[in-house]
Amino acid sequence: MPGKARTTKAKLQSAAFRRTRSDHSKELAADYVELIADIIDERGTARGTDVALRLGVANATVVKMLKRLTDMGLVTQEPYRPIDLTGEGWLMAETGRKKHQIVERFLLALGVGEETARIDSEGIEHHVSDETLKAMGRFLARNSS
Amino acid sequence: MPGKARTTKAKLQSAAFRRTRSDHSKELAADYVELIADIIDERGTARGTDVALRLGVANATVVKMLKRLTDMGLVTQEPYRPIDLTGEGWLMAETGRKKHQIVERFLLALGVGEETARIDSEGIEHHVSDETLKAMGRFLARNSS
DNA sequence: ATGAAAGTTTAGCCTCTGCTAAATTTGAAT
DNA sequence: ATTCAAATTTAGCAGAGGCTAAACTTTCAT
Repeated sequence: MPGKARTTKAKLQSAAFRRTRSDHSKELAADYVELIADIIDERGTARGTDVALRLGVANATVVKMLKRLTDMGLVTQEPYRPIDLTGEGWLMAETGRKKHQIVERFLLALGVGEETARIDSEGIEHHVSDETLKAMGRFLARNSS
Repeated sequence: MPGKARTTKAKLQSAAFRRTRSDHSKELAADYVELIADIIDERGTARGTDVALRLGVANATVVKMLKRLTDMGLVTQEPYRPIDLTGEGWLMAETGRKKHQIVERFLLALGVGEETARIDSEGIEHHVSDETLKAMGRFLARNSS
């Protein structure tokens, strides 16, 4: 029954693509939140300008995004004040950092150069499932003396 | 000079983020083109409906996207006719397939399950540089008997 | 204490990628 | 040959994520 097989394949495949698409918005949120956490840790306080500068984006874009992040319960802000993360925001940042670190160290262990590891891990990070992350962790355990 | 250091760091980082962002549109184009190639190989001809079904997207969305892909010189189409790839389109599809295959086989070799390997490779594929791809290739050469 | 610089916000615009509903075309069965 | 179902296209909408320019706060020096 080729029709049935076709449908099944399509369903499987579309699920994967759908996941990839839905990842994209979460990805951006995670990037913002992680970056804000980094900035707060570095200088005690995060201003919109810092975020805009590091993300390579206009101030207005950051403002708009922060509104969305506020709605998602990840950041808090009062007008004209620096940005703060909620508990959930910190949690997300922490999770992201761990993930990022594993992926980056994994690429290095695989023999990839520092610069490339840094760049690629940024892109790959958000598409790695827990299962794959675990496999990378095992590899690191085996291959780091 | 902390100000200088800050600026440098911001520039490096923003470049990475900018790359990630600009990747997204290319990514989608690549997904469409690869999928069209697969469908043509499988059934000789690719219709918009097949693409929509497998991508998990509405027909109208496919139509609109095909227009963009046509402008990019990747596909050709006459109204109400099946979709064709240009030479450039086939080239992109072939490149993507090879990349995809390496990433997927790499994940499998790393000990990731089939289902996860399929899904994660779909997401990761577009964020892997040539250098990382080569490193994955080396790993495969070492670890497949 | 005030005025300029730095930072933030608003307003209004754009493109991309999606959607539904309605029109149109094609192709196949009667 | 006609009709009808399936496929395609058009029209119009939405939301995310960008931008610039202009308005508005805050902060800091003088």
